[in-house]
Amino acid sequence: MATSLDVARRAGVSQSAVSRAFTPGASVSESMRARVLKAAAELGYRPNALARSLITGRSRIIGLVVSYLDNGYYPVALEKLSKALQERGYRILIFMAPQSADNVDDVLSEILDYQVDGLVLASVAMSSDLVARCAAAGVPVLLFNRRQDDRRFSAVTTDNRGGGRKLAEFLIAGRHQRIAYIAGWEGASTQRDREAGFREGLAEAGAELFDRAVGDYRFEGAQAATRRMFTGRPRSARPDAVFVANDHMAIAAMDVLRYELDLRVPEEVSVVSFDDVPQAAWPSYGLTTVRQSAARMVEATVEALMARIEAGDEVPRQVEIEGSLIVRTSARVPEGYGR
Amino acid sequence: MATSLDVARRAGVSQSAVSRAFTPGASVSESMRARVLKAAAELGYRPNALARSLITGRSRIIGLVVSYLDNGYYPVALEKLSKALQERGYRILIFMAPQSADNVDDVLSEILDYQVDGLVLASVAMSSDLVARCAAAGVPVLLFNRRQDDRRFSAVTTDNRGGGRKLAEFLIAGRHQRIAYIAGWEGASTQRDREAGFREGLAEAGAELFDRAVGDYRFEGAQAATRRMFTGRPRSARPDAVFVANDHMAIAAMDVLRYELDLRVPEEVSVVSFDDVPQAAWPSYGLTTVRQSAARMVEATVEALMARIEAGDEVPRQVEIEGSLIVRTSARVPEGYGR
DNA sequence: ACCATGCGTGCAGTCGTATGCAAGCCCGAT
DNA sequence: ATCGGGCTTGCATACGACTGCACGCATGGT
Repeated sequence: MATSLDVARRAGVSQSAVSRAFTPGASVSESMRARVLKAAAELGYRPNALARSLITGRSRIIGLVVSYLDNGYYPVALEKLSKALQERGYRILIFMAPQSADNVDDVLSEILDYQVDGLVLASVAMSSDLVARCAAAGVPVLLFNRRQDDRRFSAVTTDNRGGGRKLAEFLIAGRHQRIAYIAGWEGASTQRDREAGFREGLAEAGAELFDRAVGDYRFEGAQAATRRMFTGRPRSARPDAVFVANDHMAIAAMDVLRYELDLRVPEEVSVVSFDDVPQAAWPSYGLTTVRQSAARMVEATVEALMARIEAGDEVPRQVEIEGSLIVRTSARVPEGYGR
Repeated sequence: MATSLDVARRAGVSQSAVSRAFTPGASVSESMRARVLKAAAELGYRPNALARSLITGRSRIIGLVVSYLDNGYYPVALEKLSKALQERGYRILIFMAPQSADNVDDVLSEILDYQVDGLVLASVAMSSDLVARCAAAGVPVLLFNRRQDDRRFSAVTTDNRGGGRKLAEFLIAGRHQRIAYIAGWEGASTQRDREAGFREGLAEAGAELFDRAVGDYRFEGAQAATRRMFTGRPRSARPDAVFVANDHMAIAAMDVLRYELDLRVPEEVSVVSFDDVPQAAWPSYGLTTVRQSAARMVEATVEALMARIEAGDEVPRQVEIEGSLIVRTSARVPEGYGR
C-alpha cells in the first residue's frame, strides 16, 4: 500500500502537502492539489482511515448493537440507518448482542476499543457502569426503540403507550368482549409501555384484560403462549380478540390459531399487533397493527447523533414518534374505521 | 481516555510493559502483568484498537457488503456470520450496496480505507479494477452466494445447478404438464445456475419450459411477473407449476396467485422455490424449496477467510454446498417424496 | 522604497501502541 | 567463583497521517 510519503516523493512535495490535498478546507493552492491528486492516482493512494482517526480523534464509525435480526423490523431499520449514515460519511460497526444481558458489557467494551464516534443500541440495555465509561470517553449513546429512565442518553422510540391505547379503542369499538394480551419480553420498555397504554384504553371503556400470557418477543414464545391461551377451554372462555405485542409474535400466533387450532381469523378471533413489519402487509396475514415508522425513527436517530457528534450538543434528546393505526384484515373492523 | 502511558506511570513501569501485559503471548512475568492489570482497571484503561491496528497492520475488521436485506435470507446469514466472526475476535463493518452497480466501487474504496483484513461480498459484484486494488492491498475477497469466473477470489455458494435439477425432477415426478419459471436478476450467477439446472432436469425427462418471466429477485418484480404469466389466458394455457427463483419472490407470487387471481395452491398451481428462508416454513406458505443452509455457508465462509488471513493461504477456495429439497405444502407431492 | 497583510508551503512534533534490541537479573552447571 | 543461558524489562523507534508554527513570497497600500 502506498503512503502519503510515497505520494509526496513522487509529486516532489512535502508529506504535509499530500495530507492537505486530501483534507477538505485545508490551505492548499489549486495547482498543488492537482499535482498531488495526480501522483496519488498513479500510485492508487488513499488515506489510511485508521491513522487519520488516531490523530483526529474521530473515527467516523458508529457502533451498532442489535439483538434480534429475525424480527423483520430490524433488518429494515438497519438498512435505512446504514444508508443514512453512509450519506453523511459514517460507517457502521455491527455487533450481535447475545441473549444473556451479562455479555452485552463485554461486547460493548470491544466496540469502544474502536473509538467509535457514537453508539446505537437497538433494543438492548446497558449497565450503568458502561454508561459511565461511555460518558467518560465522550461517546454519545442512543437507545433505539428502548427507553431507559436514565436521562443521560438520547432515545428514539415510538409512542408505544399511545399506540397501545389506539389498539384498545379499536378492539372496543369492534365490540369485542374477551380481550387478551400476549406480552413481549418483560424487561423491555416497549413491552411495558404497550401494555400500559392498552390497559388504559380498556379501562377507559370500563373493560379489562380477559387473559394474558408472555411470549418474550420470540416466535416460539408466542406459539406456546397462544396454545396455552386457547386450548382446553370451552369456546365462551376463550378470548375473542388478542393484542400480540409485536408483529413478529403476531404472525406466529395467527398461524397457530389457524393451522393448529382451526380458528378463523378474524371471524372467531381478532388479532392486532404493533410494528408494521413488511410481512404484516402480506395478504396471508393482513395484520391490523400500529405502524412504528422505521424511516422516521432512523431519521430522528441520525439527527440526534449528528447533533451530539458534529454540532457538539451536550444535552441528550428523547424523541417519541407517533404511531398510526394501520387497519387490515386480521381483526374485525368497526364502523368508522373504514378501510 | 486513559492511555497505556497513564497506566505505566501509575503502575511505575514502562509503557512497553503495559503493552505486553495486554498482548497474549508476550514476554511478561505474572507479577508484572498483575500489577499492570490492576492499574489499568483502576483507570478504566483498554488498548486503543485503532492505534494497535496501525502498527500491527491488522485491524481485525471484516468488511461486509450487502445489497438486499429485505430478502429474509440475508439477515439470518448476517447474524450467523457476525456471531462466528465475533467469536474469533473479528468485527464487521457493514455497507449497504446501492442498487446501481457503479457506486459499489466507491463504497468498496471507502471500506478499504479502514484497512479491513478481509472483504465479504454478499450477492454483489465488483469491478476488476477493484479486484486488483484488493489484491495489491493483500485483502482477501470472498464472494458469498455469488460466483464469478475469475478465480482470484474465494467464493461460497450452494449447488444452485444441482438444486434446480432437484426441483425439476420433483415437479416432473408430480406429473406437472406446464412448468414455468420466474427468474431472478439476470446478472446474478445464482439466477443463471438455478435456471440452467432446472432446464437440464426438465430436458432429461423430455420436457421443457412452458413459460418464463423475470422477477429480478424483487418482491414487486415477482408480483408483476406472476400477473403477466397467469392473467388473460384460458386455464389450459396457464402453468400448472412454477419454479420461482427464490423464496422471497415465491411468497409474493403465491399471494398474488391466491388473493388476486383466486387460484388454489397447490391444487391448481404448484409453487416451488429456493433458499428456505424462515418465512418459507410458515404454515401459510409452506414452501417446498431447496435449502441453502446459512449455517453451512457461513461456516465455509469463515473458514475460508481465516485460512487466508491467519494461516496465510494464498490460494482462494471455491466452496459449493449441497442443497437439500425440503418438501412442504406449496406443491403437489408425488409418491416417494414422503413428508 | 517600505511595511503590513495574507496565502501557501515545509518542518517537526503528535496521536497510542507494538516490538527489535540490549541490558539486567537470577539460576544452575561446571 | 565463573560462565552461559533464559527470562524480564526498558529504551527507542516505527506505524501513517494531521496540524501548529514559522517562514517565504507576492501583493497592495502609502
